[in-house]
Amino acid sequence: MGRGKIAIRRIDNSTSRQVTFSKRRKGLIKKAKELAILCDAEVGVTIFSSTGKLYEFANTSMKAVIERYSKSKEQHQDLMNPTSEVKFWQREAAMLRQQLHSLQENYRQLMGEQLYGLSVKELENLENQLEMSLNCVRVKKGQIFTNEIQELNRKVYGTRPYGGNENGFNIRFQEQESQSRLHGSINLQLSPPMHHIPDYQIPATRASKDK
Amino acid sequence: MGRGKIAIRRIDNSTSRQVTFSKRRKGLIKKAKELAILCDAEVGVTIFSSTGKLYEFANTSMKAVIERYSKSKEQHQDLMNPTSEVKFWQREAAMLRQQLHSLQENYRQLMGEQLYGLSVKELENLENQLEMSLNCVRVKKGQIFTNEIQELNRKVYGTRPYGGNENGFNIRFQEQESQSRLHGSINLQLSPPMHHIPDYQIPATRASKDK
DNA sequence: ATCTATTCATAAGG
DNA sequence: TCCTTATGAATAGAT
Repeated sequence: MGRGKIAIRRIDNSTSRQVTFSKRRKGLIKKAKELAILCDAEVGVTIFSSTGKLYEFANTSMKAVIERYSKSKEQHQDLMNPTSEVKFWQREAAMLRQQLHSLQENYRQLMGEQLYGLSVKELENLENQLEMSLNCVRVKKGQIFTNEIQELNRKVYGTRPYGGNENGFNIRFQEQESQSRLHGSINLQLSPPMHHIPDYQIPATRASKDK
Repeated sequence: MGRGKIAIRRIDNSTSRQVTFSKRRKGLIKKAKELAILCDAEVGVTIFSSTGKLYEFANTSMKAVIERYSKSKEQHQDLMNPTSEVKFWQREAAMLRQQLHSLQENYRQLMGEQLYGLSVKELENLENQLEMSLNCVRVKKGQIFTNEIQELNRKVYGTRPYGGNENGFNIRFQEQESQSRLHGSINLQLSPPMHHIPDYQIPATRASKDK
């Protein structure tokens, strides 16, 4: 629905992801309201944005919904005594650490490191993936050049779209920066650093460099 | 939407109320799924029909959603018991989540995704890194081939190190596997799915995977 | 459950 | 964020 169809996968562009999030969140909550009214149901909707912000709807109250849910599931006993809360967060950390571990392994392989132990087939898959990535990057760069050229031509020749030079691949970029940005930017710590924890509050913070 | 518009009020006829409930419940959950995927959000939907039957959706798990919801509310009210251990693990999780996020962003770029917004210089750095990776992978593959050839030669010609064919690059591998191993193996969930957490102890563990 | 005429939601673009 | 518009989706009513 819209000027075009979109595939249901994570939206890369953070701005349009934000816009879509606002629109669809509103839409979802509207639908939830209508369902509750039309069909006399009790409905609760909880949404955490990728930045950790909470949005909610409940035609009765979220507390009521959660209590009814818990009763329905017969697991309202251990809703957070201090011991189980510690356990919860320990598991949370363990799980995140595992995800990090696994992602890091794949990441290193994409960086051409830690290739020991891979089979030929795995190496070939990796090779194919890297070639595809490279292609994407080059296409993207080409797009930027082409756009810049068109922009320049437009400025020089007025609004004529294709004056003189039709693409920018002959332009030489003089900038040099030997260190890859990918090398310096990540500083992983997989172990629990019981000390020196940065002052970082969980919710209401942006979870990534997006935005 | 349909053969006619209906007012948003309780549907009197119980049959059509039931029918509408089924249709709209399905629609709501579909939308919730899409929101979660498109916008990288954690979404929970709880629905009790007028007859008391429970329907639910959560992209992570309802338990995780409820617990995160409760945390979110507690912090707002500052009713949290200053149990420092809980705070510690919350921070730990937050920090890990951040690392995961940051790593994930770089990972996606290495996969040729999420290139929007990168400068030409950044794209070129990425391109160089990918070329270096590709080179490493190819060298590694070449080593494996060479080793295999030497092994074969050794078997055929005894211990003579360089018989007939001196390298293996003419050998064709027939194996095909269209899906990259990198695609299937990672299943990131940035929010806590309380289910199926492998038994993984946290402290007193190796400080990092680097041994 | 299936069909289809309508209305609705929303993607893209200011 | 809000407005506009073209288009694909959801769904009301009928079968």
